[in-house]
Amino acid sequence: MATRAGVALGTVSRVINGYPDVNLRLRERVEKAIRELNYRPNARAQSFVRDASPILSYILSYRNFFHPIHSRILQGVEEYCEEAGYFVFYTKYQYTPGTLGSELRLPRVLQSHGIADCVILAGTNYDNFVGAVEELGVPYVLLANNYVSPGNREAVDQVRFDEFQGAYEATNYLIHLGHEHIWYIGDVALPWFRVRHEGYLKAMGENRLEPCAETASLSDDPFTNGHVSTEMILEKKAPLSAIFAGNDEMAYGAWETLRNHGLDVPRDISLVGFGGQYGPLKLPQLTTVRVDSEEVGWQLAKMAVQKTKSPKLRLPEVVIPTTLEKHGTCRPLHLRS
Amino acid sequence: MATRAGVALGTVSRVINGYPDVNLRLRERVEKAIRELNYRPNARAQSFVRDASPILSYILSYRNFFHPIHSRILQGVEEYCEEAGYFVFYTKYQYTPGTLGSELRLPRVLQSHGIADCVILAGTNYDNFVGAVEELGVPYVLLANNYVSPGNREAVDQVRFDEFQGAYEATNYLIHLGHEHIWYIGDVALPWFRVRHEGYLKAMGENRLEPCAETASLSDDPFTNGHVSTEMILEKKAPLSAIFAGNDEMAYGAWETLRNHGLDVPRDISLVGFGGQYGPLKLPQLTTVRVDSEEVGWQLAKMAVQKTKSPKLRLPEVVIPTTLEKHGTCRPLHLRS
DNA sequence: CGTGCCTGATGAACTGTTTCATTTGAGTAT
DNA sequence: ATACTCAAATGAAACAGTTCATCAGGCACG
Repeated sequence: MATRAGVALGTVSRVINGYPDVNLRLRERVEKAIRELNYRPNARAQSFVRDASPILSYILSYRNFFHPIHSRILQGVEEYCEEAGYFVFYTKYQYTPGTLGSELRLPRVLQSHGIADCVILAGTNYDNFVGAVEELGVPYVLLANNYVSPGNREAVDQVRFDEFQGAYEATNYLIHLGHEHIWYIGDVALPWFRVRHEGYLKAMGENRLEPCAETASLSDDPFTNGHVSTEMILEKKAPLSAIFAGNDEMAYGAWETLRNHGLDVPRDISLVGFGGQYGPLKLPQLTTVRVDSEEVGWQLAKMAVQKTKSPKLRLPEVVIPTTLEKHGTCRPLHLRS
Repeated sequence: MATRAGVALGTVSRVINGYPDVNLRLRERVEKAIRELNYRPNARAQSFVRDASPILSYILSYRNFFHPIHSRILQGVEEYCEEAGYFVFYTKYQYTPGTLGSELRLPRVLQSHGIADCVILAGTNYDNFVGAVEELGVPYVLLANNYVSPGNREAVDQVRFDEFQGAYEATNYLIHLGHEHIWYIGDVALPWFRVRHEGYLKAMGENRLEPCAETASLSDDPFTNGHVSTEMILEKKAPLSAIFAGNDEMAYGAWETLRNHGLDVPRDISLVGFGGQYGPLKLPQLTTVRVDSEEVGWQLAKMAVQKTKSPKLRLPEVVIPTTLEKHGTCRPLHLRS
């Protein structure tokens, strides 16, 4: 209790929380006492009595934090929270998509009530888990890109970056450079690769070019997958002048394979990736579709904070555009204006 | 209050917390009621009345989360916490080393009492901040590598990875390959580069080789610094057969510069980095001193949890060894057994 | 049958803050 | 002088658990 020095009591609360109707003299007296005793309010008692705590939880399913996109999203979340006076927990979470929602062993943040006021579901998520969270009544927002939905959930309370548009633009860019034999690589069994593939297909179709894709399901290591997919393309001896890879890691894998076969990028083959998180660190910079992951995180956090304040509100989906970053791994095949 | 269904009361508490001395019949009755009402304990009330919450806070000073080492450390912290039933907040923090400890605007987690039970101070830290935390009486543990200490603090409650040993081994490796003109690059005004430089100096000294280092203070971008430092070395036209870079980013920068000058790695110049966080993603793999960052995080979290339980305890420093990973960017100059 | 002991259950007290109905006191109008 | 109004301050209640001293009841033993 802070009924010290000054002869006040619950008035201290009003001073701390900056309520009006406090006489200036009293306010000063209380503030002086706070300084002198260097009093820090007990956050536990506050959140208990308020039945609220300024805490979000970032739940990352099936991904690691050192995944370049996810560490940056997390960074964006942190930045918004810092501004808004919120805190953020992060947890990894792993579950089997097949389990019934009610049977899931939920992440610990959800096992008690009142640990976090809103959760951000990121990484790859399935309907059983999202449904279970809904069931619990905990406010949540969703990173929609890797959400493998059966399609019956409304597009609200979620943030998404525009993979389709990014892939479409990247493919169009190659087409405008004069490329016709553009191969897409990426396992379309995975929804994010499928969406990128669809953007690619649209651009190819609109230009009456024949799409050719190496979309086999391979290992978990994207670098190796880029490797192997490219080997498979080369073995086919089909015409090839450009590769659009489903992500940067695959693109780097492809690059290595091309080099091993004596093919130069961009002289012989043009190459485009997807992600753009490596910044200047990757030795050879890649032309790529850049995702502004910090912005994604920032918007997720913003939406989550809104939800803590009015949990019933259904917020419209936020779509973050992607941008094509040109870094010299593509070569024009002929002059076109 | 959970005085529902069953006719119990505070006994519910004993059931939930798994105390002994509860009659089996009663216990079952309570558990049934818990399931039926799907009751989740109120974490806020619990932590309030216990005056403790299983929460650590990871405070990252002067660094970003997408920094490859730090996102992995965070990952290790999360892994330990998951096992131990703790939660972890992460916050970035920025301050000026010159400010008096008592004048610092502390990170928000420290502004109230009881938000986190122990804090992990990571990133680059100075004595004013560490002192201020000490002053507050909040238990803390320190990532010691980037701690710029005036030297008067005891080496307790901290974790460190062995930069000196790593640099020493890397340099020795080059020496054993027959290299004599080994240049170190890295701004020794920064303590971590200085320690690595000292490891380098020791190895050179023990082998009666003349150390030659390009240790200028340059920009904030390590890739560019590797670039520029290497340019400076080449301009000198001094003998050069190997470069040991203070970190991987600089090594990649150096590599690019060498390539621009028509020098091949490892044919003409051998190259070693420090960090080893890029794994298989970096196109050309680098021989480097690998830091097991997850282990660092894991140990930090473990120590932090111990401190929450007995804050007075002074735990001895934990040193994580580094390992030299050989990936073909070094060439033997002559045969030595 | 009385006493002591032990297990298991009880319910009151306590935690630090917010909230809100109530009180105080000064000022103003009658 | 009295009544009324309003701003400012007060203090009690409430929050949902944990803890602990106490109590009830059963059992063994003398």
